[in-house]
Amino acid sequence: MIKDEIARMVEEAATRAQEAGELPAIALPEIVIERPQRSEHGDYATSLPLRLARAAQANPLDLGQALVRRLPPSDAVERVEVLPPGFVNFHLSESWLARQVDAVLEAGAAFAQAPVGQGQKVQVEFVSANPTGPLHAGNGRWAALGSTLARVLQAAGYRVETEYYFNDAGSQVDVFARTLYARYQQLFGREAPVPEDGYVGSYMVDLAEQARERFGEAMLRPQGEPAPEELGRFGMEQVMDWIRRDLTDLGVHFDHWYREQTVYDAGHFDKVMALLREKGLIVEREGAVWFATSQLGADKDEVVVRSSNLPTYLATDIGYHYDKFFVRDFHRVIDIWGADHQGHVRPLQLAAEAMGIQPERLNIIIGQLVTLRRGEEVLKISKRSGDIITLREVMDEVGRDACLFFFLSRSADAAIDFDLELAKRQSAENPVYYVQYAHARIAGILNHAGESALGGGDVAGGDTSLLTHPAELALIRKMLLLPELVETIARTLEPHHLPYYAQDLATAFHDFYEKCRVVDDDSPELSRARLKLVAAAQSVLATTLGLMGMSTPDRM
RNA sequence: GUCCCCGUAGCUCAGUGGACAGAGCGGCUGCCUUCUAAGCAGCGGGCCGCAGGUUCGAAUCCUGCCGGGGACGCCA
Repeated sequence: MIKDEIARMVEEAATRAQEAGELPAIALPEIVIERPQRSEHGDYATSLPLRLARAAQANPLDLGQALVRRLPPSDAVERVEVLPPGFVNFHLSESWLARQVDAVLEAGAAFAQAPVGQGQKVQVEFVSANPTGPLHAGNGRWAALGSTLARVLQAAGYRVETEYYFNDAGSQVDVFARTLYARYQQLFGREAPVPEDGYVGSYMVDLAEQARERFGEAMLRPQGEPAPEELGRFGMEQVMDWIRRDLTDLGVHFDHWYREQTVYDAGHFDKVMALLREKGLIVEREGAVWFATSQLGADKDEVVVRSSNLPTYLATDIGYHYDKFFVRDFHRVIDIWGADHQGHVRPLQLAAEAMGIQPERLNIIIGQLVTLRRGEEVLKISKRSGDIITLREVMDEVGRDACLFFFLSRSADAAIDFDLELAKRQSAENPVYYVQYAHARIAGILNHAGESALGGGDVAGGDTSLLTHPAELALIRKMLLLPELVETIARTLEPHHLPYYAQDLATAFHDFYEKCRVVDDDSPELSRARLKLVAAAQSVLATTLGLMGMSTPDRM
């Protein structure tokens, strides 16, 4: 990446200036190359002189000049200038920029790649909603975020695996089974109230009806007897089918589906309990077993085994993370959780540390919640409290691509207030179509060229040195940003920049389109060069949309 | 009470140490005989919640306060 090359040049210049005595032999700060907001400040800039001025006891402008004198030559950089209060600005060579079109075309989707991960094994775990009800809109947010993050990390050179963790054991499973059995019995006229803490959503009635179709009355037990296990299993499998179908239709794929029960079957639970006990972090009190997080700086301990002898969710999760780090050997693990799980972050991090995992290897992204509304009416989202707006309904109303784009556009730190009425009304003028339209327009141009005197899609023949128009260069500059963006997202784990970049890129194309005629029989050489440019732009647009899991229509 | 997130244009949100603060939507005005007008150009719109502090430089970092959301369970 050109940005890295400039950073190397600056570092070399600084070192040489020190050797020449023009810069005191002080420790250099990290070389930061930034992108100026204003185009007259060049393509890249560094404020290194400002940062050095105090320690060097020198005028930043003089330091800048000394730096510039020692800069090694580069055919990518045409002009370097020092501007007050102490910035060094780099202007890229226009002929170098034009040549990058060839490089972009040749690289294809690989153009987005950034050398960050170096083949490290990383896991992204997300959604992981329990199969006790259909996915709701909030789950869709994590699906969009997690799958996009996984694709970006892949492009950044990590070996990525995605995972969905689901409970097929534990108390919620039991509540689910009892609720289903109550609804099932009601279908046969029995007095069977839904449990106090049960799932009151109407989908449980639908499930009960499916169970009746499947089993007839064979699942009925004598009054007062508990729900048959088979009925609960049946219900959960149905729900898992819904979940899998919804995710597939959203375009979200998981490499692994991990059952909670595995943590016990494989012995991970016993293993971590023994591990923590060895470290003196397990205490027994009030009939329960506690993880002594207070010894690690927390303000209270956490129960890991209830007095009923059942392990808690936290205990299972610790075992699950033992599996991630020590059995499956992920170098890095990323968990995406909703803000309602934030209290769970610290205990799990403490457990991971106690197991010897360096904190930076476990990234827990806490995403703020989604509030759904229809105009003024706030809709319930909790599975336990009532009927929910499912992800399926949102996808049907708003459209898959618009849904993904909307969820991705917000930082995970920002709560989303999703107004279905507004989303539906705005879906036709959603920015996602603006981006896709750019892609489709290019497809139209390429088609048109094929039918013109220029002949078929022979894009390879163009001479990119003919690309000199400001709109052409602006488009190329925007294209070159993608690998840098991939690098940034891989570092910050914040994919919400992607939709904004996609819009900027589309704007650069639409602007070019207005100003530069591509297919023009009177100037075939320029036409061929521009065909090459739009083909490259289409490739970058498609790659960007692809990272977000969205479709790339050729026609709209 | 403690902890986490947020507060930026009429609305929804980017920008988290740099050089005159941005986008989309909404409002107003223009532009289709020419590769898709789901497009383009222009106009209007901001004590960046408030008060201190750190810094050559703060929307961005620190402290306090105000407002909104979330968590504090032997639920997950």
